[in-house]
Amino acid sequence: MRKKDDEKEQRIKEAVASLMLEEGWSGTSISKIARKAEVSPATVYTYFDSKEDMLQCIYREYSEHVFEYMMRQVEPEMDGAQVIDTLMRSFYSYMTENEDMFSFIEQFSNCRALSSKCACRKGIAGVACLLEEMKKEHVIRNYSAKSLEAVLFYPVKAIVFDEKLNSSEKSGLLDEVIELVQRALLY
Amino acid sequence: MRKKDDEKEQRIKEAVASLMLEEGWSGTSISKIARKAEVSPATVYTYFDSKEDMLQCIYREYSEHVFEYMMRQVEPEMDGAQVIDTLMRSFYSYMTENEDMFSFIEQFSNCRALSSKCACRKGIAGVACLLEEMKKEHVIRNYSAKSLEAVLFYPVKAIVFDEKLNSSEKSGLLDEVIELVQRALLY
Amino acid sequence: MRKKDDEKEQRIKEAVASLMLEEGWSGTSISKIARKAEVSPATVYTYFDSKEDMLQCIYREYSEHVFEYMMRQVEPEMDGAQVIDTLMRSFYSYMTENEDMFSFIEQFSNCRALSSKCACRKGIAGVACLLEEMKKEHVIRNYSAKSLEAVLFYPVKAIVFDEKLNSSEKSGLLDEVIELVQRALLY
Amino acid sequence: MRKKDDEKEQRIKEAVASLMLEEGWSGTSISKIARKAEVSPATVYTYFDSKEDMLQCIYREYSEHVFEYMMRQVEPEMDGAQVIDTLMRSFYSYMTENEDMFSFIEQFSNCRALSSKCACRKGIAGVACLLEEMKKEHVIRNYSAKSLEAVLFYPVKAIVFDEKLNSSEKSGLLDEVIELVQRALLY
DNA sequence: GATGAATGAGAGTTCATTCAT
DNA sequence: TATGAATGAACTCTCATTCAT
Repeated sequence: MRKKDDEKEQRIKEAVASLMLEEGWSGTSISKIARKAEVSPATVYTYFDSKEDMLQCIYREYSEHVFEYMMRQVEPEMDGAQVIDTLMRSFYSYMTENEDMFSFIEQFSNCRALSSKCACRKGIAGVACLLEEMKKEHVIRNYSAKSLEAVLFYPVKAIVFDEKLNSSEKSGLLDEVIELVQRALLY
Repeated sequence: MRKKDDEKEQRIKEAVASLMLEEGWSGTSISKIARKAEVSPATVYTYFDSKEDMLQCIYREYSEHVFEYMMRQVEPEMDGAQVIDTLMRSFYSYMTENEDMFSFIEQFSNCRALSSKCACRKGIAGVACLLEEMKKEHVIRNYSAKSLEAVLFYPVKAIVFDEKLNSSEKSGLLDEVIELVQRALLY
Repeated sequence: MRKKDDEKEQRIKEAVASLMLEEGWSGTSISKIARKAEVSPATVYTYFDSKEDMLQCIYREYSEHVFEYMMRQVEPEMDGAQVIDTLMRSFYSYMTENEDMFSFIEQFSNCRALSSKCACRKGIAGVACLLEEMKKEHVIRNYSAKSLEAVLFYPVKAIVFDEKLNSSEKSGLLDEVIELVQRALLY
Repeated sequence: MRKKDDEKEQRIKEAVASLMLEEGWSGTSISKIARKAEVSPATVYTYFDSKEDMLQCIYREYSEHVFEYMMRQVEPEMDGAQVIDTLMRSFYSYMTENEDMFSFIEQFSNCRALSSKCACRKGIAGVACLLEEMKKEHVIRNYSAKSLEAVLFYPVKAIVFDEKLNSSEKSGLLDEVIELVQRALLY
């Protein structure tokens, strides 16, 4: 019985992300979500207190995934260039493969009215920790965690979200920005 | 007959950006916009065909400003480091000083349902041209325009939009990422 | 969950017909209908997909009633004159007693934009069948079904809808047109 | 200068009838009418006091045309059968050739809220007079004017307004009902 | 006389949420 | 727990009409 509940909750979450990608904010009404998740609108309220609560729960869950995913790709024996390459490529592939989740996260976090009530992002800690270690061992230069994050991940977003590019163009651009970031960060 | 009032149209546009910043999508209803712009809801429809048309018009106008602004700061006698510094700092200061415009642009362009119908961004051409020149003269390394854009401007966004930072922290981070990008791009 | 309330749907339909009679098209707004039916405007949309759908449903239901009503009055042992008399009188009395339904049907079917999407009138088949039988048995002359319908029923409408006549005048006129039609149709 | 005005007023009237035919009541808004007539919405109010006034003016004008048209076809030397034939055929051809006017008249007069304020139909007097004459001379039987009107013209409406019939079918049916009415009315 | 701008009121419809089952 | 019915409030947008030019 517990299993079934989780499935329903999951269906709802996926419906939200999918609708947010396809239709934006105006597409994510409770009734549309319920229709897509194949539940009743009332059922949404057995899993979440309100629409806002629902969005925040989804954000909290989804916004952590990418960091776990990236950390899983990094191996201890990698050198600095490899770590940068791995982090950026895994960030890229996670975004590409989970387009709707990422679209949701971006739209949510760009909305100050929502995101300011919901400061989470514990997940970045793992990555931050890894980079800190690399700084100490003089593998990468000594910049603040925020700057590193900005330089490693935000240029990748620029590439992923550009709808005018096809995937092979994106792949080529990814190679370029990885090279650029490696030169910027490594000694 | 009365003449169309440019100032009224401007008030509407500003109201949209301001509400989008403060309240996000759910705050930008026609009636809220009209109230803020001190016009009747019906008046909005003498200036725009529909809400979507309105948002696209605003996007088209606002998304060009920043490029004009940046290009105005660049001087011919600057060297490569100075140009990078100037572009990034002027991008930063434009975003900071026009927070609501930028919030609007980000939220609009993150919504595929809207932005896919409205591909403009002619303004970037000026910047792209300048960078192309610098590539030819071997001032900066030979990367594609898109990669350069990704590396120059997206890390800056990461800093500006982080609400947990105060302005002096942001300023310090900006210095860092400029340094990083200069190392990445210059010979 | 609550069950859908047939009585509520009926109240809505009656409200539409009644308002259409009293105020015409401009009176049949969803909010007026809802007020008259003592439901919320939103409730209308749990019973019908749209206003147009609602009007078509009502038309489909109401436009059949009269034919069933007329056929119930006709007895097998009647001669030709009696059948004509019965059909015309029952048509007349149905229209008179269900003024709002008839007003609705007339206004709906006079609006090509609506009625062209909604061609029903299966109910006439019963009457057509009866008349066909009478033609075969040489009780009435051999004219097409449409001509018979035009001659039997449309003159009656002319009388019913004339607001300048009181009911006793109408009754006298009805006698006249029945006599006229009998002479036209019977051998 | 007077000429130009009349043209504009005429354009407005025609726009109303045309929109009423194509779109029904919901299509006849002042702004749509103005657009179709190629005038400004405000201009409508220089010719008519209000929308209701406009509709009534149009009704008053258009509802007379058909009677004048019919009377023009009748010749003094015609016998009874010919007069009936001529009246019915000219009614039919007027309706067919002026579909939009007739659609307007029907829709207007079916709306009690409007038509009850606007009882005109002086034009029928000519026809009534003619029929009265024929009754006196024992050409047609002695029925009231209203009954004669009902029997002569309403069956024709049934044929004209049936969208399922093509024009040759309609023509055949017209022949039938003329024959029927002649038998009913003539000695 | 003629116009497009402007608007309060109201249109049809959907919203987030609650209720009764 | 899960539901479809129900709804007041709000949505986008158009209405008939007036105003300033």
